[in-house]
Amino acid sequence: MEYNFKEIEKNWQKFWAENQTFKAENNSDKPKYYVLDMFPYPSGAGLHVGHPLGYIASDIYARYKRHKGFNVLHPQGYDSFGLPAEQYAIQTGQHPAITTEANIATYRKQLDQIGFSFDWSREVRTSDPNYYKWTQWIFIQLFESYYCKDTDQARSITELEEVFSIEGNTRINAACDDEIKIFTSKDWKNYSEEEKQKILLQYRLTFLSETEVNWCPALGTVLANDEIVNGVSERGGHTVVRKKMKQWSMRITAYAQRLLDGMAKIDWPQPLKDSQTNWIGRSEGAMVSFKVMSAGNTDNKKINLSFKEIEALKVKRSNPSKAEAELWDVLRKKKGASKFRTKYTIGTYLVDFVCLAKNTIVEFAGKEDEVARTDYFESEGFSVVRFSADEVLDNSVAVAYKIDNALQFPIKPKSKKKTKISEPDLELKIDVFTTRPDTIFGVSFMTLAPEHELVSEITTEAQKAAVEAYIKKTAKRSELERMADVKTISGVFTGAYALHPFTGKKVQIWIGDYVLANYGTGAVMAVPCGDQRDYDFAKHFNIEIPNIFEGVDISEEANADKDNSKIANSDFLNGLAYKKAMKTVIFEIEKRGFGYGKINYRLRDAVFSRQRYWGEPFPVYYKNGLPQMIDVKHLPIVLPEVVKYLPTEDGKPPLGNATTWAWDVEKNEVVSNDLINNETIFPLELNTMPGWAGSSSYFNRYMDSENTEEFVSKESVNYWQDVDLYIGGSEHATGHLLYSRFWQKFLFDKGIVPVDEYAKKLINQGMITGTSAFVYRVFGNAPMSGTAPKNVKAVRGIFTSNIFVSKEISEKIDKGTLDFDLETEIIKKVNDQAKIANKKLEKEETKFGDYQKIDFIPIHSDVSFVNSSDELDVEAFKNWREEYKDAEFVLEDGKYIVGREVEKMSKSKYNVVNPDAICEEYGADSLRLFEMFLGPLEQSKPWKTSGISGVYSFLKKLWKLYIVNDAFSVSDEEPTAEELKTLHKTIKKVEYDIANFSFNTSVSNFMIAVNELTALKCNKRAILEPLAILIEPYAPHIAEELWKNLGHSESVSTVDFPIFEAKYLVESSKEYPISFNGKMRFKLELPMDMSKEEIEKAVMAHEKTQAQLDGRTPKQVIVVPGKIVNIVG
RNA sequence: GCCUCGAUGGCGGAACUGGUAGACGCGCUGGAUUCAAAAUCCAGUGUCUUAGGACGUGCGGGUUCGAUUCCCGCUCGAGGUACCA
Repeated sequence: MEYNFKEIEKNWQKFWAENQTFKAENNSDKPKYYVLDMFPYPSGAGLHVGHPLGYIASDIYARYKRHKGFNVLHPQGYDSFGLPAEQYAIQTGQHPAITTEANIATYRKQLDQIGFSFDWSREVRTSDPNYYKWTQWIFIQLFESYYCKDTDQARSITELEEVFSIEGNTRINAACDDEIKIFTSKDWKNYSEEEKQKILLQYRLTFLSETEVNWCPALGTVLANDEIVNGVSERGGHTVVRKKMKQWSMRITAYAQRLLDGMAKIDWPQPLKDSQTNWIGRSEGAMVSFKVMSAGNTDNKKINLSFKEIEALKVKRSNPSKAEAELWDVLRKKKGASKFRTKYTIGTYLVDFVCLAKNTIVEFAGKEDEVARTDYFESEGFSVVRFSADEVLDNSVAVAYKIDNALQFPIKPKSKKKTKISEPDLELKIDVFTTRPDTIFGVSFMTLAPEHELVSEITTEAQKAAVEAYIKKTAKRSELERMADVKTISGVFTGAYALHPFTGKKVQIWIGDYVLANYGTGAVMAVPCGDQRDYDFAKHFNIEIPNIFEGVDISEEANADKDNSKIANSDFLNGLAYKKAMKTVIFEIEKRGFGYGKINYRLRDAVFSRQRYWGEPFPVYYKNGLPQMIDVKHLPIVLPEVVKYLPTEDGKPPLGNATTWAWDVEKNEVVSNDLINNETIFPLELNTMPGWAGSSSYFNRYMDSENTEEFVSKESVNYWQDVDLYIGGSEHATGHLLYSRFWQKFLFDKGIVPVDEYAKKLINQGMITGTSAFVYRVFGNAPMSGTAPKNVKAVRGIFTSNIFVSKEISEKIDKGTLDFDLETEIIKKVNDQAKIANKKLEKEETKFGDYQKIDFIPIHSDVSFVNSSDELDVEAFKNWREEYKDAEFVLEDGKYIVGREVEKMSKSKYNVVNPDAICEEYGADSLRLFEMFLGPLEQSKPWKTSGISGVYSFLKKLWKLYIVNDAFSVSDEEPTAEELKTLHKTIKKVEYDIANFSFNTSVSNFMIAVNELTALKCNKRAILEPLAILIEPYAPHIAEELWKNLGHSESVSTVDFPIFEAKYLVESSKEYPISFNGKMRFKLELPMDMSKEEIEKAVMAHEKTQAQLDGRTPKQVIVVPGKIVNIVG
């Protein structure tokens, strides 16, 4: 009775499908466990061996958890919107839905034949209207929300409207656009509906904004950064320009801090967390204003406290009185716009506490100059609340209440703008954000982006020409070029000076294109001694480089080590280390009022519009150019049919080709564009959503995927909660995995999901690399001079021949060690081909010459033409493509040997191996075991099928254990101690390995177990029955078949996992390694219950010990009972 | 540049918490079976060697009775990221 995997696997796959063996219930007494794979994009190429790697791992885990009594949710689906199908549609006219459907069918077939325990009843496809209905629904939820920074959560936009109608937006602390107009409740009430909508749009979590994009006119589309190589499009090499476009954005920046904080509670790989942290890019620093020196005006009005006063302040701040401490306790907890600062200067007065955003001062009563203070504060628009020390100490609750009241209803501040405008000096200011305010005394110049708005205002007459020329030059360079060019140092002095806010020194203002207008404030304070880029700039233009580091030599380069250097030449910062200096200087900056400490995030709001066809349509129509949401009860808004999938001729997205794409607000349906009247029928949005839209919350939808009434029901989501184990590639680190965390937090805020992190544990499976094959194509190089045929003006320098040389020959050409005769022969062939090629050329075309040198270029060959000895099937290669039909091969020893290199497995490298052939030849169980056996799950590893025979013969050996005389048979005899030991050793190891995702070692251990049981000739049910269960997660088909043959009628998949019993592993003796100075020299078997002393005695008495010692007396003998003996001396 | 991960036989890899380096598999060598092959089974397989041993986990140090494992300093490779001020 042979192990017939074909029949076994086919039968069980059918059984599982028919019996819905792996369907998960949404309510169960069992504890839940949710195992998820990152769902695949169904490409036309089908699955390759890299895909199943993660799926097999998660399947093993899911199956193991079923044996451990869990109700396991293990779903699968397709991320089926995407570019390749659209590209294919553009080329062939085939509707992407049709190609996608066909690709999914292939994927499904391939997945099924590997025997995964997916619950297919929950399958989702992001391109299915029944699914994207919910993607549209979430979009609407985002639109209907704003982010409240005071409560740190998303809230309904209607709440915001209420606030606006009560008090305007002066005090609202919400995430919003940068440029917000301040208005009062009265203003709000007077605004038209349209104006109100425009304002609300600036607060919504998804909003329209002008975004700069990489526009490729030739392709009529926007490109991602990585689609651009060297300033041109990767596909086609077309020019790319920066273009402003009105697009949907998602206010992910509102969640920056929570996305950072959330990482503490999830068990995700550190490198992945690091790249998210990096992406969010939190930096602490300060915003500092530098006043621009107007001609002839050097007097800067800053408040100068004496050094003594400052010191006194610091002391006071660190030793507050009891009442002060109490009050500060009340105030310090206030966050966001209600944040209070202590010991702050307003004008020339030092106040106890101030909330700057709400213009409220809290002070202790009884100060000498109270009246004057109040006058001044109120004139500056502050309201003042005073308490006596007793009041605070007696009843801090009442005090807190009073303060809250004051914050809520401040006296109407005199418009700040007014005061500013009335100020006599219309001084210009340059704001910079710096992460190193501690080095501010090292500032010797400033650099503005050439586009900076102040450049034209501050440039002096003398410098005007130079500056204008430079701006013109810069305008020609794309931002990408500017970023890529690190070496060129360029810039121009504007002739203007800023005033150093601390020292009052004149600081030159330059412009330079290394400063980008879009980053930060578009200006930097340059500290050449502490920043290499500034250093190079200063050196290049001969600008002073003051040193503000204690004992650091900066004659050659800037000081890069911030942690180990102390500040010098910096007034009150002298002698301080980095962290202390940071705190001190921010305190000073705030106190003196020319800046404030600020936390900056690199994270930008996520652009959510794509000018594509094959994506989710927005549930949005436009009324007077303003976006309107379609009521959720009319969802889904289904993707319209179009005649072609390209952008329209006037540059609109592909949906602009749709003729039935207008919204009728009366009938509530999509109608013909001809009917648009902008009264009841309006145009619909033409963009579609990006790839990450459909994948940002699919894990929640799996919990209740058949629900047509809700995104996910409360019962389901409360039962399943979150993903317990999520497996997928690390390439999604900052795309899918960051955006989906953002959506989850949003859904959590809205009470739709119960947890704000959706995956407790995440594992990145490593990439499977392919082994590419290279052939070496010869080209003729450097034609002989003077050989141009008559009447030919010029000769082409290079001729690409159709001659391919074997690997070794290519190496010899490279080294110049090629045999002279062979070289002459190849050169002759090349020239013969060149002559033939010349005949085909038009007369006036440049001709190929007579070449005297040859060189080669490696070209990828399809790996399927190459056998295991790297020998190329030349006929197959010739038939591969038309251009190789007449290829000639120069062989070595009668063979054409290809070069091999390990690279990422990719269709374009022709090194893709798909799992079908392996399933065919060895079966799914072999494939599953083999992929796990390759090595640790997380590591990337090359795909080589050479080891597959090992796991295949293992399965055959396993099968044989259950066979006696060519028939299935097991004995009911009692197992021996040795057999039980093998079994329990294996149970222990396998459980340990699964817990640690170390699947490669469990496969090894199965092999060891089977080898041992074979040696013991074990055929006992008591051993073989548990063994079948143990192996089921890894090789489910054979396990089911064995289980059935053992006499069971039910599937093995939910049978209890065998229980490990330590008693079978207890040993009575131990083979001690006896080492001398840490090196093992021989082994000695001794009873386990021997004491330390007895062991030492026995070892010392041994003849080999004496031989090793050779008469010496050991200095020390280390005995670790049960482990080792080490003799030193 | 910065961040992260890694480096062990011919190859993939193993080694619990510092305790026998190279498990398991591939490949290779020899043998059995066979007319032969496939399949299967048995034995061997880190390097050097004077056959007793000696040396060996990228390199150089350190801690320790003992280091692939811990610490310090490098080298090389992979992935991510970037004039982010």
